[in-house]
Amino acid sequence: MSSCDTCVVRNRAICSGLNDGEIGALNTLGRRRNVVAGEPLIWEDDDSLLVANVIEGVLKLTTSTEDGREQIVGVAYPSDFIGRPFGQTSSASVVALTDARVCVFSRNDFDHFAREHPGLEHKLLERTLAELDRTRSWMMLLGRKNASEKIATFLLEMSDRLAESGCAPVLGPARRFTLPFSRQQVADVLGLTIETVSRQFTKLKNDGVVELPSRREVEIVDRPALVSLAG
Amino acid sequence: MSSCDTCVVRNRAICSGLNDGEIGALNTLGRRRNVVAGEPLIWEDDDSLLVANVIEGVLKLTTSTEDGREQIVGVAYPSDFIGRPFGQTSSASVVALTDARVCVFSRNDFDHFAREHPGLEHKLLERTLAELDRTRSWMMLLGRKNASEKIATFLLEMSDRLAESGCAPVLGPARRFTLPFSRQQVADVLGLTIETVSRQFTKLKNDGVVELPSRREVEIVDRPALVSLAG
DNA sequence: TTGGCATTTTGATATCCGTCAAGGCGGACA
DNA sequence: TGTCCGCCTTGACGGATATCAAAATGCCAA
Repeated sequence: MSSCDTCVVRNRAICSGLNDGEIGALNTLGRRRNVVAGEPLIWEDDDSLLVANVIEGVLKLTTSTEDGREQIVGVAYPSDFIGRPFGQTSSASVVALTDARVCVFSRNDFDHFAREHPGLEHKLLERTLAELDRTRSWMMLLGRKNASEKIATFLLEMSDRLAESGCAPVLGPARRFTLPFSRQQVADVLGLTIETVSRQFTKLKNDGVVELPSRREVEIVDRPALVSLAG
Repeated sequence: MSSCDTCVVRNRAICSGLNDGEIGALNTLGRRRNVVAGEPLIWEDDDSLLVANVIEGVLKLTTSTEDGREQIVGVAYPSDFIGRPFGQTSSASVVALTDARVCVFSRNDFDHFAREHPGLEHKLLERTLAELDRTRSWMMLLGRKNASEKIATFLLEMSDRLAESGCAPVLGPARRFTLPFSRQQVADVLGLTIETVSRQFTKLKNDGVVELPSRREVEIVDRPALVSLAG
């Protein structure tokens, strides 16, 4: 029995474009791997050697300047695909934010398999197009929104994204959730400094818009206010 | 004879994934359309009704906030693909910056045709992955670079992109080129104001890094300096 | 050539956010 | 329970860029 049979993202990941026989073939190419929080999986500008499906956990995609500035350019959740197929190098580093489990393939193996299985390529295409949409809307945030709009938008997005992974039948955005990000990482997502992020969090708390039970936990008290602030 | 036979982007656009017979079939679905500078082709948040290949000219992809702030999230050159296949709505508006010629398809027709022609989907996938890479590197610019780094990076990118479309055998980045953007549009690409863009251009000119023969023309005098400024 | 108008440039001022610095909080571990 | 250390918060300040305003430029049409 292939491990895909019991995979929790079997029907949400790009693998859903394959039938049972094909899944079996793909299964022989991939292997499960655990990644602990903080551990890198892919390095920016390195030869693109592997690609993967995220089974469990959250990972960040980042680009950096030579002088050490960092920008988080994407966040991968369970069922997301990471890595750069059909290309020689990866344009972003991938690092686990939480302990994570992924299903990795050598890029070469994956590329060949994908070219022979249009259903898989189609799923990957749909996913890539959706990711491009999300990325473009994030450009709006980075280029044109101020700090409080950025924070409000970010909290609403987290509330949506972290709810999706729940197994319960569509329960809408989460009212309360645990951030997979440190304050510095929130800053790296939003193109701000850690101090500005901290001040904005404090302001939202003082204004009664959110509660912050602990450093990583957020409870949205006044969602309409947050939506209005997001612009 | 199909109009594809004489198409100048036949071998660079996603159509290069098709053989002559397939091209003929696709040709019956599409039609040429001229778009004058400033004319919109696709509206943000509207039903995604059409997709297209760019044959000639330059178009901008933009997102806007309700209060009128605009961010240019992409630029389409000849052979690029525009529109949102396999989705109900488009996340960006598309407007011609110069007079342009495009090859348009109804999204439905295109979706069906693409699903039956894996070679086409593969080309579209490669293109979308490359665009995602470019978009992510632009996020770094928007989130973490200052005004002079943004302008320098922008000029170098323009120099590369505008050279590619030349027919001459690989001549490298253009030393001199005509911007398809107004100052305001440059600002909308970089997440700056028009005044800041203008001041940065003036500074580069005064420092002998570029010459600005007219509002739209740029000549790169000291490329190494520009590369260094780009960070 | 001239006039008119949009675009761009330049200048003065304001403000948001970054920088620098110190202190506080909380989790991990003994 | 206490201590340590990393992360976070808070404060003071400065600077880069936005904003507001006006002048200059260049392009087009008459």
